[in-house]
Amino acid sequence: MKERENMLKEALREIQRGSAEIIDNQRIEKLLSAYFNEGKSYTVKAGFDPTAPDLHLGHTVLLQKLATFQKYGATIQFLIGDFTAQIGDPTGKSATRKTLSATQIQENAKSYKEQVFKILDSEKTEVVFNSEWINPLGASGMLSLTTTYNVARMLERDDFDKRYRSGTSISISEFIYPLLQGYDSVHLQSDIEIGGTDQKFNLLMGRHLQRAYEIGKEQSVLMMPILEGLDGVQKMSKSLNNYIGVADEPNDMFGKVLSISDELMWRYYELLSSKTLDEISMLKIGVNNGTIHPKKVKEDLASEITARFHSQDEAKNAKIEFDNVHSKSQIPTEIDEFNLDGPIWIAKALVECNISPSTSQSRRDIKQGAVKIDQEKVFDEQLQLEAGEYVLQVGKRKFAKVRVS
RNA sequence: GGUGAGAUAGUCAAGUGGCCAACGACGGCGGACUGUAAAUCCGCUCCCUACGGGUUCAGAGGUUCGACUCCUCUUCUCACCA
Repeated sequence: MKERENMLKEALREIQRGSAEIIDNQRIEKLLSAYFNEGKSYTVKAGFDPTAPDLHLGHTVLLQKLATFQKYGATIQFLIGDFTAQIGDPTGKSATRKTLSATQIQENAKSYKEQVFKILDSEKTEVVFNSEWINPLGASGMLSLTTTYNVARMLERDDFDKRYRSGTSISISEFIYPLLQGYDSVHLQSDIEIGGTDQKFNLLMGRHLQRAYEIGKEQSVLMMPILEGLDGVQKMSKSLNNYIGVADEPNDMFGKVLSISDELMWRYYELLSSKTLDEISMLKIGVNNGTIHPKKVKEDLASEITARFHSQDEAKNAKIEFDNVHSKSQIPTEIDEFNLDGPIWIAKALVECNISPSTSQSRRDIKQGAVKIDQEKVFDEQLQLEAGEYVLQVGKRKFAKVRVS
């Protein structure tokens, strides 16, 4: 009995870890205790766009939280918003989106599964599409859905409010979006929904609609913070090019993690690592009193993350490679190779090998001592490469092997 | 629908007839220092085998020896009024 209570406590702590806000935490406690005492399962919903999934670590924050729920008895409702994508989520800036074809959505869903099940247990996950129940709603169903909410309250929402005040257009369909997302929770009878903090309005709509449709429960909402990107300031996103993609090569992944700031490292530990909070605070103490080197701590994080998406061995190799290239400044073991006709001007060769964007840039780099041939710095902008094999390098991390013939 | 303001390099933002490939800031890149951390300092930041040449300042025309700067039209954004 006592043991069970401790397990429950531990589970709750893990679920709350890193979360930004939880609404109706009590219900989560009840669900968990029902699981521990009676083995009763419950559902956790999370919605995703059907657009091409290039998942990065920012997305995995949510996925890992879902995995934690799975560990404690939840069935995940992995919702792909194929219908709602036609509208486009008005959250944030969002221009109107182009609609995706059915086959495209199927393809995207497939690659979602490939990436997502590296973290989630597929046995405990239902992948569902919301067009399935929204299409049959029809005009009358849609109409009755709209009667559950009013424009005044819709305008309470921050971004709508701003746009309304400034006279920027808000299309009626954008009002429909949160309603549909909320309706998903009605249809799926979700017990809990999780999402980013930017989704608060939409998430709460689920509660509202579950009440309005009298399904006998109101979902709890757990919001996760938005993960900062490599720069440590802006949110991780592909367009800002500050992301670590789950499909990144092991060496890249390892290197990118190691390039984050020490401060950001703790944030990544909290949101991404599977270490317990106690272990993490031990590390923090160690770093603060100087008994542990922060770089070591960061390396462990990099290894853990790399191993998660690749393998233990690949992570190990990535670390060795990293040490060789950066600590001992050796040449990486795997470099892209190119065959060029010689003799060729060095500035041109760098462009041909994709390690310089233009000959102008090459010249500047040479002038600044950033270009090396076989580990030797080059300062002659006019240098011609004669026949032979060379390793070209620009800066610290751009390498190419050329065979000039 | 009416009136007014604006559109400049990755972003913000100067420049209002030649001194402009275009101040500055941020970002980015490179160098030094390091732990490929942060902070700091320095340099670079349209293209071209380059003390020169070529394309740029929303788009199309025009005025001028010469325009990012003046005129006309077009497209788009924003503000105020209805």
